[in-house]
Amino acid sequence: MDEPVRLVCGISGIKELNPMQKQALEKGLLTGQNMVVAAPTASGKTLLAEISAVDIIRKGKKAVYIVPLRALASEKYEEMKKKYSSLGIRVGVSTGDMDSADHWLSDKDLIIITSEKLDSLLRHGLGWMNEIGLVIADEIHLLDSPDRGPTLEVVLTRLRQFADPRILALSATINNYMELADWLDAVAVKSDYRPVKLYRGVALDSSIKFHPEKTITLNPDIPTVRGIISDTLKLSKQALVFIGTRRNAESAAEKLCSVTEAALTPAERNILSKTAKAVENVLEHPTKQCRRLAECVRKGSAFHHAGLTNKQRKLIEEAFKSGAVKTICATPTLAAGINLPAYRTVVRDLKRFSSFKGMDWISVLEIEQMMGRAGRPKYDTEGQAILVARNEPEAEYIWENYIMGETEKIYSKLSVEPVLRMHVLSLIASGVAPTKQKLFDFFSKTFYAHQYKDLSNLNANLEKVIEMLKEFGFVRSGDGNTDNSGPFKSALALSSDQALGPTRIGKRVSELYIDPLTANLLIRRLEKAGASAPDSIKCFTFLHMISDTIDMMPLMNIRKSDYEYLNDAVLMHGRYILDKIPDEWDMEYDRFLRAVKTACLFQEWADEKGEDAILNKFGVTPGELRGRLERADWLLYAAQELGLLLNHMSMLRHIRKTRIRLRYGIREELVPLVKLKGIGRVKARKLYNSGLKTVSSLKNTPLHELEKAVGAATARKVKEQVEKDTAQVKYPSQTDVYDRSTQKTLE
DNA sequence: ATTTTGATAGTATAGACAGCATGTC
DNA sequence: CTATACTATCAAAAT
Repeated sequence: MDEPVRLVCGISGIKELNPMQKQALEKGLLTGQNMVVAAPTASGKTLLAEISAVDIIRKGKKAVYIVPLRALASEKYEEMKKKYSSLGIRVGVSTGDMDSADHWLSDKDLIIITSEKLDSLLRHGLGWMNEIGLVIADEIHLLDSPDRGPTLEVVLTRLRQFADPRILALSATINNYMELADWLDAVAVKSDYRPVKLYRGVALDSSIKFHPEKTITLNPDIPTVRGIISDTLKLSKQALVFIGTRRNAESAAEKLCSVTEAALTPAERNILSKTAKAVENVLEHPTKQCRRLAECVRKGSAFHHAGLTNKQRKLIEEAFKSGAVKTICATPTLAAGINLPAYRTVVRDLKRFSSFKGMDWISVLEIEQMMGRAGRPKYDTEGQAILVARNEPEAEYIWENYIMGETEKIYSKLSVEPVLRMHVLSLIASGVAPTKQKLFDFFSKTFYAHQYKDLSNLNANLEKVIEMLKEFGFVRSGDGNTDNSGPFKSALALSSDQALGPTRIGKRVSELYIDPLTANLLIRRLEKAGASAPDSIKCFTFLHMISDTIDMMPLMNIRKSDYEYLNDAVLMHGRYILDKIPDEWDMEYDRFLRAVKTACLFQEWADEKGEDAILNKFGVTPGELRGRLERADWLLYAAQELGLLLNHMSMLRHIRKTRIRLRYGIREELVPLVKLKGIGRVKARKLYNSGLKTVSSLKNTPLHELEKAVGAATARKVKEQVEKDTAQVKYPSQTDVYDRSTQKTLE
């Protein structure tokens, strides 16, 4: 046996490779071949990744492991670090919320990273590109996803072009894996082997028919899903239930409470009541949703979707792993993301709403992913995946398509214009495409080109995008004819190869990782703001500006009851909005109001309105609110950087203030106070309300008085800070902005 | 008089990546 | 262009 194999198996405690893994080795996993592995979830693909990583690292090169989710990156990081540190392998992880400097990664051997982050590193230029010996692309079938796929595709193409590492692509069992392998000049390994036997079945009323052949009959007096869960509990097992929408997931969890509650042991009840409390109190005031979740958890049932906070999600996952929570009703978050297997998975909703098709069947591939969660390796000898049908014809359709049918092919989504904008700019900005021909050449090496031989459509789109980027002033062409905007311009551009280069601002836009369209909008609005009267600029101006970008999509929905306060808001804030306000009968008006609603949401957050009140008023969940605030923060940063580059110095102070207010959820008067370490929203408010309104007033306050407001430890910390240096503690002046190193005045 | 039931209109419909620099209660 | 489920509201019916 080869040494890397022995090492990895030793560490993983594996005695024998499974058939799929053997096949991969036979086909040359360790011979320097590129390889595409198409095999089910939990079939041991990760082990192949580990073997080839160890192999390449021992040959003195780096391995890059691309994963689709941040959560997955940190999970994998922990796992790899634990397993391979002993071999002297230095494992690193880089995602958006961690480190951003690539020099930090240059002395790591195994780097775990999301495709977007890797893309971002490529834009900033990374020094260790040539040290990369292996790229592992996990879940490469996501190439098919319209919003995330193109990034992966571009990143892989770039790496192949400039570093030519070995590629190991791991995929679900997709239909056209050969096509993918051809593109990557790889050998293909296809396998249906699963270490845990999987029964896949269709449930209709009270009977479940499985493949391989097997039948289960349930209690006919209760609804199907409840019957399945009740049966699962009788076997002392757990189940995941996949539901189409959040709301339905919540109500389904509630309905299952009565079933799960009966099966709890006193010890479990104990654990659950603790988890329930934790789940209920992640925010300062529990919302309706929090209470609902807590109530379910107490009874051994739970729901799981993006509307929860991360903390809540983690708590639920843990409680499920510990066995106390018996069922989770989840939206597809759980299918793609975290590794949380169960004996049974139930897919209740096989249709989903899509704006252009109405209710439509979910793809086989996606259902396959959900079904793949069934059967826990190491614990179960088998797993069951159950698809729920509503009637006889539906049951037949489901059987034919999902149980016996084949998964779809995946298709490159690279030609979609929004993603082209991003990537074309990036390719030009980083010098990959110094001429138009080079840009075309680059795209001719993508999976898209491999798949659709005809590139005329793509090239036409590229032309369009280049023109757009030129108009925005992000790209200039080297033939010196940028300003001849006559009718011959496009003809000229078509016929000759044209040198392309980024402008300074274009380069920065590419690094900031925002859509060029968003960047353009921000720039135009900033220009307008710079030209308008200072008293027509305030917090709301910028909140609306960022709410109007496509990076803030999807827009918020407007309910009938929203119109009242929205109209008030337009009246009140209208003159602070940089955009023209459309007429009420205009088609645009609805869109406009939706952006205003987003801005209002932010405004109330920055006005210290209670979180529960905000959630209620705007009809958002805690998870959504967090998400939007995070994006807002990011866009405000981008706006700030663009403003800096374009010399809109008078704007910067406002933007920074807005950003601080939004980040902490505080009113203007508290902004100076939160500059202090150890002082956040709550304590700043306490200080302010006890009369300590400025940092300088803190200096003159005796310690014992500070203690009354913020407690002994914090008081001491604060005192230390104010005494060290009063001159800089003041509210950030305009000049601070020039020197970005003094942004955090206390340090 | 009070509660329960029923019809109707209104409402909303999965997920989550990136920049940058540090620390809330 | 297509569906579905939940909610709020108010009227009618049952207690």
